[in-house]
Amino acid sequence: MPRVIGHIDLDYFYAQVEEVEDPSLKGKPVVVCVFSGRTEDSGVVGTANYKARALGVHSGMPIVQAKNRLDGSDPAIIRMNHEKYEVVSGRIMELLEHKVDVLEPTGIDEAFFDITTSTEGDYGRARKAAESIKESILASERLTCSVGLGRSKVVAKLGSDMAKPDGLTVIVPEKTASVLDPLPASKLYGVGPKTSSALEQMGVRTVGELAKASPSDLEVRFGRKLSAYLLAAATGTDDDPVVAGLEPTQFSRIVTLKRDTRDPQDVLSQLADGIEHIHGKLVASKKSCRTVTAIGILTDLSTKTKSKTFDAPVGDAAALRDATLELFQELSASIGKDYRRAGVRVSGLTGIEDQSSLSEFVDPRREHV
DNA sequence: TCGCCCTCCTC
DNA sequence: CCATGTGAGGGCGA
Repeated sequence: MPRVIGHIDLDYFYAQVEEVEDPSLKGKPVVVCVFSGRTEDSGVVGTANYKARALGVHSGMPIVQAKNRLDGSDPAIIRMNHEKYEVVSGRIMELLEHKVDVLEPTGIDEAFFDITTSTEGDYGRARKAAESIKESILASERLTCSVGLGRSKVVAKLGSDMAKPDGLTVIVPEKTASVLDPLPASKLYGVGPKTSSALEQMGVRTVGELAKASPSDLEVRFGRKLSAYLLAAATGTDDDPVVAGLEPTQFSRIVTLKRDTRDPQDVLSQLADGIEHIHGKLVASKKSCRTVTAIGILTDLSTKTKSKTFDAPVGDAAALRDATLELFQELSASIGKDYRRAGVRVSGLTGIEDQSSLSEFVDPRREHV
């Protein structure tokens, strides 16, 4: 029996949250911005509502450019407030948990879900379930969203993309090929500019063409993993399951520096809050890390990294700062150029053993130690 | 396995 | 001229 997989995407999320909080914003262009603090208006657009999009404003656009396009349209320019959106997102995810069999959040404003069991594989019932989800979110938060249903994650994601804003696309398993085949291959999840142009060079433009492409040709070009994925994605047969409760495997923080520098002490002081933030995340998730990475983004926006893996996990803030400083000393020495942005990443996360509760059980991993 | 880089995802 | 921030995963050399 084919699965019933869904993908839900909250429409222009940050801007919509702002509209709900201040209804007077409705009717004007709303642009939520990430100000980098380097100069008055440096930074980019985080997201824009549809009024602003109609005027040519979109995510990733420099704020200065957006303001120019919005000149004379009485726009609302709002500073991004990530914590506010986290709170709203958390409430919605909780609501969703009660309405689906398995929920896999994949970002602040989106999630995959599996409702195969509760619908017994019936796409009519699935449509009703999706409608109910949309109504619940509208009733409780006044937010619209877009939902796609299909037999795989890739198909569901295509569906939610086709529906937005405030839409619902149901791609029943039998119609998968006829819906997917005409679409550009670049619409597939995981097919970005690089993969897309490589496919084009092979004469593959549409999903249908990709589905019929020679597996061995694809493998030569993309390697074993990616080629297998591409073929499965194109036929809607990707079988990646929806998994609940995935824990993050890394945390990182990157800041734009007030001014370009290669001085490790200067970088460390500008990164101090970021390191503190990462430490807070480690503490909150009861984890420590084995690998610390210094990330330097140069003035040409190329990225350089230097990392170190420790034998013993690093968990305290001071050790994190020490490791970061050391890594930036080495990175700066090897590059000899200024950074525009700098960051830290911790990975190789390992759970801190909770002695009080763990001691009551036999840890099966012990047997291998 | 580690270290580094690339690609992609979202907004 | 202007270019944020977070995280997953794969390739590849050593």
